[in-house]
Amino acid sequence: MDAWKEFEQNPISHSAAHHIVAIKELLDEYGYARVSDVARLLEITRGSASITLKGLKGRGLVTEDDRRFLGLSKTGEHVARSVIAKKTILKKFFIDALGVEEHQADIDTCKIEHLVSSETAERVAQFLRFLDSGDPSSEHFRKALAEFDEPCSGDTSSCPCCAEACLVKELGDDELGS
Amino acid sequence: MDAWKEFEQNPISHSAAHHIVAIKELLDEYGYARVSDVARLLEITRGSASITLKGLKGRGLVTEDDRRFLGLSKTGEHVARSVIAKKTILKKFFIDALGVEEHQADIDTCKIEHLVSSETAERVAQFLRFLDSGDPSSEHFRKALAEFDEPCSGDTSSCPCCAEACLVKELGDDELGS
DNA sequence: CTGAAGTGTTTGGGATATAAAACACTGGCG
DNA sequence: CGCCAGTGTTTTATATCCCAAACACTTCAG
Repeated sequence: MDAWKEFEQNPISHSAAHHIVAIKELLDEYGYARVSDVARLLEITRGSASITLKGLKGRGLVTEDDRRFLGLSKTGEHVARSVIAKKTILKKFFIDALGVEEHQADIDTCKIEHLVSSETAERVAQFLRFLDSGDPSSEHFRKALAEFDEPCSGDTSSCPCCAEACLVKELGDDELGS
Repeated sequence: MDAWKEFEQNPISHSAAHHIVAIKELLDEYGYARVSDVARLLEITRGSASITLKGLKGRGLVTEDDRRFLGLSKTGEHVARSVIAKKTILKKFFIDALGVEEHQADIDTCKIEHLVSSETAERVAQFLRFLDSGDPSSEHFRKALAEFDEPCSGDTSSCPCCAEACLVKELGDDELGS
């Protein structure tokens, strides 16, 4: 009677999320998805894709018909839509609200899309809805933010960028992996 | 003459980032950090911590004195400060700007703190500085955002929350792992 | 039909991340 | 002094993720 424990914890890894989203994108774009197509899209070998997809099939997220065409189960479809929605929301937020350059926004979004909680994603979406609502205060805000270019004061007590100290200046491009 | 390649790519994994930050926190709080202390803080076994830290010592991020007390090299210190700054900025952003509940903000922050680029983190910090700047438009914005409670319209063409469709509604709490 | 191209799987290997357990060292208490 | 708790390492094992390479199967052009 402890089956719910294993069932409840359905952690989808970064890799699994990408495989599932790849299948959805292939289905939407070409109408079919095979192991090789997923591998090509993700730029990994067929062998790797085969093994990962075997696991996803075993977990009931990915389906396969008699001609080896892949599909998504109801759960898999849900995961795909969830991840894609988060990706879309975050990218829009980075670019439209924060003014991050598109390429960098893509990189950041890809890394965190499957990690952000639904609650937080919905908050970001709410934020974007407000920004686009046409409410005068959001318009003013947009303009003022775009013009605002004050660097961090460096004063620990007043610097709002972080509580510890003005550490932002030290943020190098020490790209932290995975 | 290709040494720069291996040298240039210094990807710090999620795990490595946590180990390094743990050392910094222990040093700040207790004045020393040993393998066991790190393991306790991260709630992993001494064995696991020992092996991970061996790797970090080998990569020149973590130091160890003759009495087995751990420290951080200049690079390690830099990584620690960078990750902590990102963590601080993101958490503040989630809570102050988005209104995410603190516990959830902690979870989300922990997952993405080491993944967000310096560029994006700095943009978020800039955003926070503006919010706290006292600029009237930011004050108005704050208030209006707090009161704004319009759900997603569900209309694909006008819904700002995502370009594809109003997928946010489908965001379940299917916690995606790692 | 035959061979080449494409597809899917398996095998063997490497890397990371973690645990459990066994082992060795250290330091203090009685 | 001797023992035990605490500490650090190594070994053995699991799990994910990936690649390269070999193998088997299918399909299609000629």
